[in-house]
Amino acid sequence: MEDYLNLLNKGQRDAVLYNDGPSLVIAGAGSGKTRVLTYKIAGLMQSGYAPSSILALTFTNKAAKEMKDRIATIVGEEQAKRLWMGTFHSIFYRILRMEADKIGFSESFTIYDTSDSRNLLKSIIKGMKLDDKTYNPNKVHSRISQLKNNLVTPQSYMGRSDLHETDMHARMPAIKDIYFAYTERCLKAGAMDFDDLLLYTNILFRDNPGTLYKYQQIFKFILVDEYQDTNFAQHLIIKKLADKHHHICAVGDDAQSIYSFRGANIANILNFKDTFPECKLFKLEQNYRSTQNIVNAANSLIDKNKEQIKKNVFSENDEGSLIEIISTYSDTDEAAAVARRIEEMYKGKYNDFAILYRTNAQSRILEDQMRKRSIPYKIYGGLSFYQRKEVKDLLSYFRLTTNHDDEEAFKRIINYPARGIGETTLNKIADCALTHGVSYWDVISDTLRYNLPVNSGTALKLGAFKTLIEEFSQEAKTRDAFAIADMIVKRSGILNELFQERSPENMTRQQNIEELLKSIHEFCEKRQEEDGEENVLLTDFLQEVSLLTDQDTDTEENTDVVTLMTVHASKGLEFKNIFIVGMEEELFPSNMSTGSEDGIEEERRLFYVAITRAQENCVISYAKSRFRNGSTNYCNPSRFLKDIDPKLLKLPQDYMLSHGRVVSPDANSSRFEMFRRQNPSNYNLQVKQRESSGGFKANQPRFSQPLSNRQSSFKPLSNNPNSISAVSNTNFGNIKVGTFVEHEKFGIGKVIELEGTDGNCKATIMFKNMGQKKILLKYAKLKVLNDK
DNA sequence: ACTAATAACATTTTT
DNA sequence: TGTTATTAGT
Repeated sequence: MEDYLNLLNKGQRDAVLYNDGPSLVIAGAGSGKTRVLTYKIAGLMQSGYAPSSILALTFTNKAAKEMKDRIATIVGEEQAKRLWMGTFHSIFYRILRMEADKIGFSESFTIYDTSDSRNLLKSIIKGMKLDDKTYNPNKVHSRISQLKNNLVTPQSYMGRSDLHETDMHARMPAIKDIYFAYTERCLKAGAMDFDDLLLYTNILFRDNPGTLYKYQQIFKFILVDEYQDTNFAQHLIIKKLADKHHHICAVGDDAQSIYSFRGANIANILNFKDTFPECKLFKLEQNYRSTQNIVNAANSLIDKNKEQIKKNVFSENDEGSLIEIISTYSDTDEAAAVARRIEEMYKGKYNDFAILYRTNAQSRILEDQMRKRSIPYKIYGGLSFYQRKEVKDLLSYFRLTTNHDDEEAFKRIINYPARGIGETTLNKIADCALTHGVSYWDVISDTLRYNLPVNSGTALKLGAFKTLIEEFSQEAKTRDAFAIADMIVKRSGILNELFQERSPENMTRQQNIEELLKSIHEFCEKRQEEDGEENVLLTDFLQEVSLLTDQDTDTEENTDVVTLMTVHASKGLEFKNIFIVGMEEELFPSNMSTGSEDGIEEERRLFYVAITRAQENCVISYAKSRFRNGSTNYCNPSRFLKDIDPKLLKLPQDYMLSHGRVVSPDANSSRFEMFRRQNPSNYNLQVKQRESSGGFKANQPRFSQPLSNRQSSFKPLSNNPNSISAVSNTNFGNIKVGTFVEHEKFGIGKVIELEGTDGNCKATIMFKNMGQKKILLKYAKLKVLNDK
């Protein structure tokens, strides 16, 4: 263990060894920040700190897991797993559950994800009869999020005239009321959103000095990674917890602060020494990752920012090659040029390449070109596994099972799979719940007491649903998570629903459900082995999974593919060769950020992050025209290109650096391009035809995500076309009692009763998998099965 | 109650 | 352009 110090440079060593008081470690890009953190934690354990007395906070589960693994190799797994290591949200979720009674929640409270929050806000805004254009749910949500991050509760909102003013100015005077209602509804539903985890932690510590004291005692040493990305709520939690012993170490890089749109406050790191005046400052300035040219280019760029901690990042690696700039006429050309360049630079490993872009929308066009050249690739981001409909549906069952009051989960599954409880009924329940101030579940639990105006048939269906969920939760008390999950999938009807049709959509859904079940199984086994828990409960799994993102699921490491992702997603990663595409005004910097100097500086930091991902080569490209939001726009190269020392750039011929504008036509322009410029409207058609006949399917890489729109255009396969005759809407003659029919949704069934005639003929059909249903022949697309 | 059609809309997103 | 949410029609 002693010899690890030899693996560190002077700055790293000093940072690792100083443990007497607060310290701030400013770690430049690629300077071995993780190494310092891991050795520091390992060192603390060696010098007598129990692992359970160390709190280490990160921003991603992935970062936490990686660090834990690395520490485990030094001190052993037994010790490492006792550390309090995780994201802010997951650690304080754990604590909040243990202390739930002190803040008016039940210990089984659930987490609303972003879309849950938005749905709830939408229904509140609707309920208040406000215009959802002025009160755009997204805007309202980010406003509320901002308030929570700054620890403004609905109560404290009352006395803040400055906030009212802001709302008036934004022409949203009702924000206050919406915020109030939202908080109420979350409380009723026994749910917290992501921001609440931090807000309520602060409230817990504020109102319960004893509890705060307890955790101050527990956490004898606190470390925080990526401190530049903390918001005020997180900053204050840390401040409170460290208040007793001042054993705190914050690590970060102000130059890499790129999440201010989510409430991160760069001032937290810039003013850290004001919070802890006796704080020691360490700077890690040697970059081990990149060539000198890349480091110097990045330095010259970030130098243009005013707000920053002075530092001198340097590299002793090779000088390396210049930053290459590629200019093209169109976005399609750009993607093609990048793909071509990758092929040229390819030396046997696609893993060495990453393409970074500002917005996810840019990925598709790159994807097309990669397919064309049959370069294997993988896209990070897009819709996460946990946001897929079928996964969310199943998770909603879990949520409602563990917390009956969870309103958003309730709404999702009350009629999924279809059980004849439609919009009308749901609206009645919602009204009823609102007027009586109770949860949806309370209403259906006692429809008489709350005067729910439904007929006996509906009441019966509601009762059946209630019983179903209650059975699940009864079982969930004793049996393990996997058993319950398996039972829910089968008994809820989800499985039947998915096995109705053999459509490609359903196939992937089945796979996703299976994958989720598999992960539950693995989770249970892991917990059993690690903690010796006899029964891993569903609540345990939910606690884990509610805060998990796609990035956390293990990626097959031994696949050799080019990585495509947003710049944001690339933070913390490194690649031999980096391509940064779409380096244009309006796009990078984004036109949403150009309004303020702060916005521009953040975009510049974002570009800094992108460049510093590269170890050896960095290629930057821009197009002069780009298809965006349905129309072609002409664009200029990004202002940030001028911020890089021109000596470090290899510029295209047509780039006039002195003016920073495109003044001369591209010498390489093809005839096709000239044509396109004159006929921009015809261009798309041409491209489309070219691509659709291009046969990209043949070389489809194994690990790329299928393009969703293409996949959904496939038609479901019918089982045996020859044996089926379609029934026209006017003739039901061939349907009799005893006839076997196939319904699009419900599958195969036998007609057991017929009533009415012609236009409103109803059939009662016993379906194989779905049970008995009444079907209006006029609307149902039934197929009569002749043989059988 | 469900599907098809149309209108409206678009950053980044560790949790 | 692509997606998503509401609406109209069967």
